[in-house]
Formats: sequence, C-alpha cells, structure tokens
Amino acid sequence: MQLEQIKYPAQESVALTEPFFHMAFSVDCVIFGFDGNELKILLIKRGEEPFGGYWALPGNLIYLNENIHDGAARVLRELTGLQNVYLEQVETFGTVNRHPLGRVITTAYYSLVKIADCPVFAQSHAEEVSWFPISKVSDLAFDHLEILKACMQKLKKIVRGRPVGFELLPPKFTLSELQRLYEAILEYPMDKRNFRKKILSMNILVELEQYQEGVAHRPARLYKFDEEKYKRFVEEGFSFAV
Amino acid sequence: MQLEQIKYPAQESVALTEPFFHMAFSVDCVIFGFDGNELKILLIKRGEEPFGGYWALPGNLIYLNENIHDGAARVLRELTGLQNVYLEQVETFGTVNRHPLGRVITTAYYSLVKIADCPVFAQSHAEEVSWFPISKVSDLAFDHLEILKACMQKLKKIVRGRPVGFELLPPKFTLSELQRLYEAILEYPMDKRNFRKKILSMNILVELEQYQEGVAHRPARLYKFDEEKYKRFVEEGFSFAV
DNA sequence: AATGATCATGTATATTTTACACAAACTACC
DNA sequence: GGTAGTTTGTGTAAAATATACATGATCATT
Repeated sequence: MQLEQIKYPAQESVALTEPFFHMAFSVDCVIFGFDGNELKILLIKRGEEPFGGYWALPGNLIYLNENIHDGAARVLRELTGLQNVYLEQVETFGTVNRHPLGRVITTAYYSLVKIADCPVFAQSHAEEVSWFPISKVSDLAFDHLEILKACMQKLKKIVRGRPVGFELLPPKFTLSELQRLYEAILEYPMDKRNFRKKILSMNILVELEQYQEGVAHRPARLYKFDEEKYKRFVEEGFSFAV
Repeated sequence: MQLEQIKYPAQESVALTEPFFHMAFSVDCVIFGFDGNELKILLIKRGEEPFGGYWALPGNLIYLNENIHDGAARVLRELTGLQNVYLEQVETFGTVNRHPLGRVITTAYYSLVKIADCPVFAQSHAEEVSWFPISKVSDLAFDHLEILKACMQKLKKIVRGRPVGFELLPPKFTLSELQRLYEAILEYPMDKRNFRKKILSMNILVELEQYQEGVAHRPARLYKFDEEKYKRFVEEGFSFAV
C-alpha cells in the first residue's frame, strides 16, 4: 500500500468531530464472468490478516483522498490486474462488527467481463486469483458471501431491464451461447424459439456470414452485437410504462 | 449527540490501520410525501455549521457502534421526530471533498410517508423542518441536491417494478388521486381508463361503498388498499420474465 | 451409411397494450 | 329552480406481445 499518498483533510472543528473520525471505508468488487456455460466470479485468496488464507472478494480500504469509485478501480487493479472495467455501485454494508480491525464500512461494486480477455494475476495482499463458478462459492472472508448474494440479485434485476451479453461474451457468439448466459443469470430455462424471437426483435444483434467450426453437429451461425444500438439500449433501458 | 455512547472497537493492528481510520460516515434521508397533487420532500434548515442556515436533507454522522441502517432511523427521528418509517438504501456518495470538516462518506436512504400522518418537529441541529414540493427545491447543503436527484430516479424505477401508494396516500382515496400520484412520480400524464384497468387488474384495491363528499362535481368512489395483497406484490415485485 | 448431437425455423392462441368519447352526478351561481 | 362548470365512470376495437409447441437440416464420429 502506498501510505505516502495519504493526505489528511483539514479538520476545522476538531473538538466536535473528534469522536467521529475513526472509521475506515473499503470497497469490494464482484466481478462476473461467463465461460460459455456457467456464471463465474473472480475471487482472491487473502495473504494477510484478517481472514488470511480465506477466499474473498477483491477489496481493500480506500485512501482519505480518494473517491470511492476511483478506489474501487484501483483496488481491483492492484489485487487482480484487472483494468478498465465498468464498475457500478450496488450496495453499502455497514454492520458494526463486520470487520475485526475496527469500524469498516464497505461499498460493493459489480462488473461484467469477458474471462478470456481479462488475464488476471495476484498482487498486493492477494496470494491467488481465480474464477469460481457461482454455484460452488460457499465460504468467504468477512460478510462477502452476503455481498455476493446481493450482487446476484442485482444482476438478475438488471438483466430484466436491459440487454446483457456484450460485456460477458466473446465478440462472436451463437444464439445458444447467449441463451445459456441468460439462463445462467436468471436460473431458469427458456424456450429456444421464443428467446430468439425476442432477442432478435431488439435489433441489437448483427447476423454474420460465419459459422461454428469443428463441432460434432450442425454448426451454429455466429452473431455479434451492434455496439451502437446495444449501448443506446443499455442507457435507455427497456421502457416499462404504467 | 450522545457522545458517551461511543465505544471504540479494538484495533489489533494499529500500525497498519492507523492511517486509514480517520473517516466519518453519515446518512442522509430522502423522505417523499404526497399532498394529493404534488410530490414533496422533507427538509431541515440547518442550525449548525457547516452550511448553517441552509436547507438540507435530514442527515448526520453515525456512531462507531451503530449499524448504518439503525443510524438512518435514529438520525431521522432526532432531527424531525419521524419514526417507524420504512427506510431503504439507495446509494453511497463518496467524493473526497463533499464535506468541509473532513472525509465523510454518506449513504442515502429513502422512504415514502403520508404527510398527514407524520407530524414533524425540528430538533437537534434542525432549526426548522418543512415539506417542499420537489419542483421547487434548488439549493441544498453539501451535495444533497445530487443525492435528491438520485433518489428521484430510484423512485421512478421502483414505481415501474411494484405498486406504490399505500405508503403515500391516506387510507381511503379515489382512483384519480392514485393516478395523480403516479403522474407526479413519473412526470408524465396517463390515460384515465387504461390506468384504472391496469391498477384494478392487480387486485390490490378494495372498492368501498363510500364516496367523496362536498365536492363541486360528481363525487368519486373511494378505495383502500388490500394490505395483504399489496405487501405480497411489493415483496415479489412484478415478474418481468425474458 | 447409420448414429448422435445441436441448429434453425413458424404458427395458432392467448394476453396485454393502446387509443379514444360521452353520459352521469354533484356544487355554485344566477 | 335552472343552467354552467367540473370531475367521474365506463367499453371496445385494433395492434402488439407472449406463449406453447415439433421437425427436418447439418455436421462429426463410428
């Protein structure tokens, strides 16, 4: 940690504020990926106390002179090497005793990334970094399991309000892959024909003149996202009017 | 403030954590009400520096030994007398210089209340408490205007995913009042017949054998919410399947 | 050449959404 | 007591969307 970076803000009214300024603030990142079949999450193995040896969300304390969003990006980069990912705030967890070293309130951020495009490597207090299938994550440091569950819920909500996939799939993909992604997130099976109808009617996909190769069955057509249209869709969301 | 309540948590690793534990944490409450025509928000006039004399969201620092959600309820009660309201977390704001006294990160909570049922009175560092029409709020202490806008967006989203009204309307109300509430939140007009069809099809309303009295036009039938069904609807949300 | 796997595709039905206009019931005022 | 002014309450047709469902096509493997 770069302790020399820290600058203390001016405290004009020490007498009044003295008893309050003894908290720390952290960020924890929930990074979702998709390997074509399963939804996965990026975890680190902690090399430091507390919870040394435990698997945990990539997270750390932020500096006094650092915005929390910037802090989330920095912490993620320092621990896993991941950069330039779009982080979105999910929820803040502030139970009194959630951290053994003192009062630490944490804000969870989530992101969706393509596993293949994101080489990760352990750094700082991360001893290891690895992708885990969501279904197999059971024991995490701190209250990170609770945080993970909250982010899963958030992801399920998000996927109902805007398209998902550009962030998680390779540049070219089949419709079945996209459907498997939706099924992995929402955790229920969907009808193939209806799924295709729906996703194609959004007009965010471009049909390519390319097909899968080397598969032991009829090869599927490849698609890519129309980046422009996709982004507009994400920004505006589906418009659910009452 | 009850400073004597504060207990410092044990700090096992002072050398390492020392530079970090110098932040404070606050909560700010965005309390929405509805007077039959306009969406309103509860503000306090600050009687203390910083931002003395400014109108602000009811908010304050939380104690070291206090959960943030409990803190939100306490702060709201101490400043405005409001109690037993359902507070929901919205977003955390952590810009470095948002508070002049030092590094203070704040979490916004929102709630919906019936103005008539909630007598409010200024206490603690609140010099005055008052309801303001959303449209007339322009200048607030700290970054509270930004926080308010974020909560407005949240409210708009919420209203699309679950019914609203039980928390904001008197026990008996007309369908036009309910529609005006929706229009105030979503900021666009709706078709009367279609609105009625939709809201009645949810089966959360009970038609009463009572009518408005003393109005200079045909009196409207009164309705109330079916509390059981309403709650189930709120918990489950509308089910938007893909 | 047969097997096994996945891909691609259409239709009929039910449900939901949208757009739209006029008589009824009350008060206030003359 | 009649008229003007205001808001309530109601239905339908057309369009869009959602759902349920089965079969031949194309590749690798043997």
